[in-house]
Amino acid sequence: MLSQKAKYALKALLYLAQQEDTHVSRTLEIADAASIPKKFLEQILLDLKRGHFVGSKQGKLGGYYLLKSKNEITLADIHRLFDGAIALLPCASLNFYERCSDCTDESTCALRHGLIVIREETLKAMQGITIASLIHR
Amino acid sequence: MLSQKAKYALKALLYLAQQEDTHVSRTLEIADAASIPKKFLEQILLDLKRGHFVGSKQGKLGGYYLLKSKNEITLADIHRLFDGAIALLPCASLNFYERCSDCTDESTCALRHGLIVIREETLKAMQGITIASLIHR
DNA sequence: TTTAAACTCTACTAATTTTATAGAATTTAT
DNA sequence: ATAAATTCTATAAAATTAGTAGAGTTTAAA
Repeated sequence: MLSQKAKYALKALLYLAQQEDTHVSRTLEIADAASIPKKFLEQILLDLKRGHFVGSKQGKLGGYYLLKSKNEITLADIHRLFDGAIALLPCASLNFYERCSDCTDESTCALRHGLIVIREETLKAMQGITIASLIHR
Repeated sequence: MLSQKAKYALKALLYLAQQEDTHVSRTLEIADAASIPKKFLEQILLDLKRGHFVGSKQGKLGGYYLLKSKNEITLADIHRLFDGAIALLPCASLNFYERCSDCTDESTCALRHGLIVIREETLKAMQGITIASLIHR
């Protein structure tokens, strides 16, 4: 399941993607439009900025805008940024690999192979969902 | 990501599936073989029993055994029993459907449609992984 | 019929993660 | 100078997860 953060991030990105290219959106504007607690959204937008998905303009008349194209931002990206690994266990993860502490021999682990298959399938599906594809139904 | 419970459940099921059909396995035996804390495993086996995946025999010489065929127990089943919905949001879930509290109109929600696609793909993949398929690499 | 070995059940606890909130600092247009 | 905005760090409350404790029940076998 997605965390609230990831869900709010997607909603914020969907909002930004639907504004005109020149428009910068204030946090409060996004929070109101997408029903997100403003202070919580501040953190989320900073995370999205550090992930290079959005840019910001400081000071009066400042705000946020999409940095990447809405065709390039995928569900997989946002999941990884806020909720971490796509895989069901760290040992089956591409970007968040970690050995299982209770695993005696990874190469013969019956679980791992199956979970790698799942990760491949899920990742492919999640990479197929972009902000743009979500907007166009 | 899978919870420890779900992971332990899968490891326990894998162990049971590799025993002879007549054999009943004690909790301690499974715990030792699969490196699972015994008291924690007790709860997990009870959950598996309530889910009709394993049966038990009480008293001395008691223990657990597979109730369903190892071909019938899928990763999706175990995920749902221990970790709940396969879908990324409850509003996209088949078995754990729930409306989003912050959602004004579900039918026009841009997120939901995409997440239903992901759930369909992920579910299909997870239903393809069975205890038997895990054992046969 | 007693005993030991096992499952069953409920409650509890500690640690971690999630979901925020608070407030001061900084930046920038007017 | 001022007001409106982002930025940053710390804190806190709630929920979830992972695991422990211990009493109760069942059953095989001596």
